[in-house]
Amino acid sequence: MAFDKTFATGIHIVVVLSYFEKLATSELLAKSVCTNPGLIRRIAAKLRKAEIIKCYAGKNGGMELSKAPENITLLEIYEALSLSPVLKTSDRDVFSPCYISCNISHVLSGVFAEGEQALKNTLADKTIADIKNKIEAVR
Amino acid sequence: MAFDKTFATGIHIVVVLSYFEKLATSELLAKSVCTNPGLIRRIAAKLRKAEIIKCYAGKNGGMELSKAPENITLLEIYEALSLSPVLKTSDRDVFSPCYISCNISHVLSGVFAEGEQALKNTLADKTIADIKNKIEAVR
DNA sequence: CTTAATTGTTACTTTTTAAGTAACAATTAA
DNA sequence: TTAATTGTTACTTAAAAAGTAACAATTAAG
Repeated sequence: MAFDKTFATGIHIVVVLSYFEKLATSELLAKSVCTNPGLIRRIAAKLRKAEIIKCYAGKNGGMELSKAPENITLLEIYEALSLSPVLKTSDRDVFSPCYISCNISHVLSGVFAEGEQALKNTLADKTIADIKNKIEAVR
Repeated sequence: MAFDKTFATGIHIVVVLSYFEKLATSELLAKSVCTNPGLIRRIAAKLRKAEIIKCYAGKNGGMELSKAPENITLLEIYEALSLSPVLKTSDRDVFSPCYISCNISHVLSGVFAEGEQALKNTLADKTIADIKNKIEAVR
């Protein structure tokens, strides 16, 4: 669908898990997120590889956080989901007689990386506990 | 194609124009960008509405900058192209029995807006003159 | 040991959006 | 009057995320 709700969905999953004492199933998470269990499990697989959550297969299985909400930053989740950079240089051909065409991609990569880093810095400042507090505040 | 080269392409157009003494046609710009004149004109229309460039129809027509490269920031171009926010909240339904589901979108909007602002701040710091200097440096 | 419930993973389809493309009216210079 | 250009629209194509379904592997419990 080319809209990229993945990051928001990943955060949603982690927040729901932070409210659970016990294991939550992909079925239950899918209810809260309003999607299907398959998508939850696909995203959960990445969170698991980044050691943000733990998943248990089998009867009475499910998922839980691997650490306290205070210790999970949005940046960790962002990185875990290996999202593509928010600003993208073009992948078009280069018009070799034009040195702007030849060099602009490389230059823009650097500039865009700075922007991406600024974005990541704000994400590094926010934890799941912060998100929970904000949710409680508007409750 | 859902990849969003628009911003990079817009910058590319402006940089090429900054090298021209006279008017550049969409035909010429399309060569440097490696795309077709129609796409150039579609993007140019937005740059024109933001008063970054001026366009002249008719024989011997073309495009030029409306101001010096030192006075055009990447943020202006970014805003001119009305790109969608880099971080997006979900547009899925809300599962009303779950207050996380009910409230998380609003909370994330605020957090994501902070990130977007940080990104924009880095773009506000960069002018087309800066980009030209970097291109010259690697030439 | 068998059954049931769960994750892990893959494959396929659908939807959305940017990009590619073409066409043509309007404009303007010569 | 002609030719070259932009402005704009409509249509098609391509790419990527999301939706969906299916099933093997795993595990708990009887």
